[in-house]
Amino acid sequence: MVIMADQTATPTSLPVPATARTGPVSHAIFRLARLHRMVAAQLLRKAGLHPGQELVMMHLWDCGPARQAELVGVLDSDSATMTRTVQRLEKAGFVRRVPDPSDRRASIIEPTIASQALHREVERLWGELERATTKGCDDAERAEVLRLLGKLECNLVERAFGPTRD
Amino acid sequence: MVIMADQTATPTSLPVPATARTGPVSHAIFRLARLHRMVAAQLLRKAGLHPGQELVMMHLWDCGPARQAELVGVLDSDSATMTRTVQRLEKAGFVRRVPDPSDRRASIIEPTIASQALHREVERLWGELERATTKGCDDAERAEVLRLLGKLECNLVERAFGPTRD
DNA sequence: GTCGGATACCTGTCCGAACAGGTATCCCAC
DNA sequence: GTGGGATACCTGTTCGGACAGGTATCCGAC
Repeated sequence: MVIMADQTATPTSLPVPATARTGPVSHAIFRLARLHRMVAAQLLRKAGLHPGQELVMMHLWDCGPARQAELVGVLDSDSATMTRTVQRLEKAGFVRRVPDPSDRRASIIEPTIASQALHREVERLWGELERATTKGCDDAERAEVLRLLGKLECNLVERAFGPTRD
Repeated sequence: MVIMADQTATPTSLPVPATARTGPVSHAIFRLARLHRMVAAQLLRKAGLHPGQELVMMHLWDCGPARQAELVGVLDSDSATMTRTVQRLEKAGFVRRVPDPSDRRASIIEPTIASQALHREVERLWGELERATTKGCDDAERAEVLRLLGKLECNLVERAFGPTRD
């Protein structure tokens, strides 16, 4: 039986037979993810942000000031990573830290006025990324992509955190 | 018209409204990729490898000794990253460096005998990752996943490297 | 009140990834 | 042969991500 999906899409480089043979879907996820991240980085770069930082800013713009721990929870990030990301965003002038009056351990992170221009830019870039990614997909195909990615994600969540979670 | 795919799969954390609204597919890719990488790291960890290192080893096992530059090309990696990855693999004893007799600039990287045990282990883990990822998918769905991921990848390749490439 | 565990945050370390810049070598044109 | 550009590799830096460990603060049980 011949599998015709053998070289379905390997535009980036050579097929890397070993990985593609042992795990075609894993390999596809890996390549798509890397490319997606690369394009996102390329776009965000123009706005002066590194990948990951925009997620923090988008939550702050969307939901207003938040504690660092809340950002960690919402973005499912790491406490240490968030500490340094916020420090860099603060140094870049996009974010301000205010001590939480009700909890002296915590800081409130809030977007600065100066970050509002960035907000519009990031929204634009994010839309551009989405459009570039799903170019040539109609609504049905887009929905199918979301369904399948969601299914794979569920599988991995189960594998990562065990069958009993939530 | 109500889109029922709204909370198709957000098992990891809260929905992160801002990013999900502006770029649902991008958001899905991002989340799936992170989870996939996380599970892969978790599996590879048991074999004593970090994510990325297994790709180098798999190519060496599959195609035999290779120059560093070849590894960079095949894995579409970075020269600097490859330098340090190979150094760490060498320090871990999985790889050996031999000077290229025909080009004194180059080194030949070859898997050590000791790495053969790792080979079997990595194949096993990679298969386990693939099975976990595509659990509950029949062949048709698996093919559809590959088709859609390939399509998105093509879109991004075009966006990243311009319409004229290859 | 105070003791102890949980929580919020920080720091150090190591990894891959990307970029800039450096050095040794190769190789083709002249 | 020799000059100059390409190539192969290394180093430094910065970023996100993960992990271990530390400190200050909070809060509930006693």
